Amino acid sequence: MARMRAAKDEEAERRPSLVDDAYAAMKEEIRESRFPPGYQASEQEIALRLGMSRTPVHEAAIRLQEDGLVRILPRKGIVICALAPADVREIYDVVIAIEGRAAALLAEKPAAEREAVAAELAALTGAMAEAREVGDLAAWGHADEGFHRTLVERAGNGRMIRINQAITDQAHRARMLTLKLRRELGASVAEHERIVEAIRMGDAAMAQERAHRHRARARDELLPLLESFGLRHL
Amino acid sequence: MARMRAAKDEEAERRPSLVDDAYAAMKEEIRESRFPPGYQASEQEIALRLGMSRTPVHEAAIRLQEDGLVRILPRKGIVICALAPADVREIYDVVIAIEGRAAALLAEKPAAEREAVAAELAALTGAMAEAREVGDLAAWGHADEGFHRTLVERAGNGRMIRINQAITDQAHRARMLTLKLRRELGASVAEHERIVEAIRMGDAAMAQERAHRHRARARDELLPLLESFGLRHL
DNA sequence: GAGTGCCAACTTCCATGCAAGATGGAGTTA
DNA sequence: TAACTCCATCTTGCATGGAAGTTGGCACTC
Repeated sequence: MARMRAAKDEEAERRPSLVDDAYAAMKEEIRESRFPPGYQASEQEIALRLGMSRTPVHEAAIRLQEDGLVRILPRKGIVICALAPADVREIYDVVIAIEGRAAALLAEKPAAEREAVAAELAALTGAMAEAREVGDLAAWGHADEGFHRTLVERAGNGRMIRINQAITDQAHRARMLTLKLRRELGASVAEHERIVEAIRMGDAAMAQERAHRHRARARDELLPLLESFGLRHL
Repeated sequence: MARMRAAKDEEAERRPSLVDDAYAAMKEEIRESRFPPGYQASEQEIALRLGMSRTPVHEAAIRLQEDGLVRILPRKGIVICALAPADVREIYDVVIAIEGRAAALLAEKPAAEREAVAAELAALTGAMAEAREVGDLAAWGHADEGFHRTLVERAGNGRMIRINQAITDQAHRARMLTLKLRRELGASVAEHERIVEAIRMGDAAMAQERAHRHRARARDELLPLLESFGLRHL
């Protein structure tokens, strides 16, 4: 009878603790700018709002600090990290490194697997093109995000997935902002198609190069915009 | 008078808290395999050993879990993460991504800066060659580690440096083990020289490619060794 | 002997208390 | 008015206790 829970023993799916709740809630508030960047909150205040004591909030803050989303100032409070253009540049370089390698790894997989992933990525690219046709910016952003996440996740490297998740979370606010500024939605669709093509052909070097160029192009278009807007942070 | 501490206000250099102490101590014990992989420790026991209460140990454990060095099993304890060959492979892929990008970034810097970094890296490569001549394996490992760390640090991307630090910490035990198994010390020296040459020439694509190949070659030599030894973990 | 249930011991989770560092403003002095 | 000191108040760092989950082994049954 106890055999029925064999999977649980290995996979350890546990119900979330208060710390997990606090972590998720705070992350969500930061993502949605309910806690604006630069805002300094006290653990007590957050604990009160979430209906728990300071301890789980404090421990969640440690994890968020490790993720680079907040900074804990000893005996002063928690500040939400702001994103300067220099930070966005750093983030882009990490993404270029990770996605480039992920694309190469995908291209090195056996043909059948490659084809399955390529189909999945092509579907997301198709959704982007469609969203662009009808002018649905939110749908475009969703599909674009899905494409990039899938690219990394299907490479099957847990550590890369984790790094990608953390860096994507950091960039989320900037992404929301820049989504509205974009003028080159068509270019992204075309570049995605070329990345998928390289993966499908099994050309790792080309896949990496194209993923790299795609992100570098986006960076070179967005960073001047951010700087011209004089955005010191967010 | 208060002006004297102006630097401190910005730079926030604080004396380490007990949490920092616990974090450093536990990390060190893991690195040196004093806590062997798979070992399950209780927070109480560690707290006792470090002469503090459970709280700072618990918070340090959260950070170590975020770093991927331990896993916290709810209501069971802290287990030291073991490294399977699959993990080593994952780590190599991350390193390939990060160091490849770092090498490219270095090659894109202005000539003067490039030259300074190249000189620094060349010196470390020289130290490796020298250590190899006299058969000093520890010195060789030290210089090699310095080369790879410098490669990433001089690229000047704080997030990359952080990722590299975390992943290097994870790999430390495996590195210590495989250092003794290595037969190809000369190949590494030659490959390092060629990476430095590409940086010096300002050829980003070549620098990335050479950094990539260097790590891929090392991986392909070490992984079969690990697997043939039947090392399921460490 | 094999299987089952139960309990005592051990573990973390979380709340809370106390101490100490940081801060901002009132009051003092020149 | 400008600058300085002091203190009330706010903040977290850390210790500790109670609650609840987990485990391993002992006794009991068949």
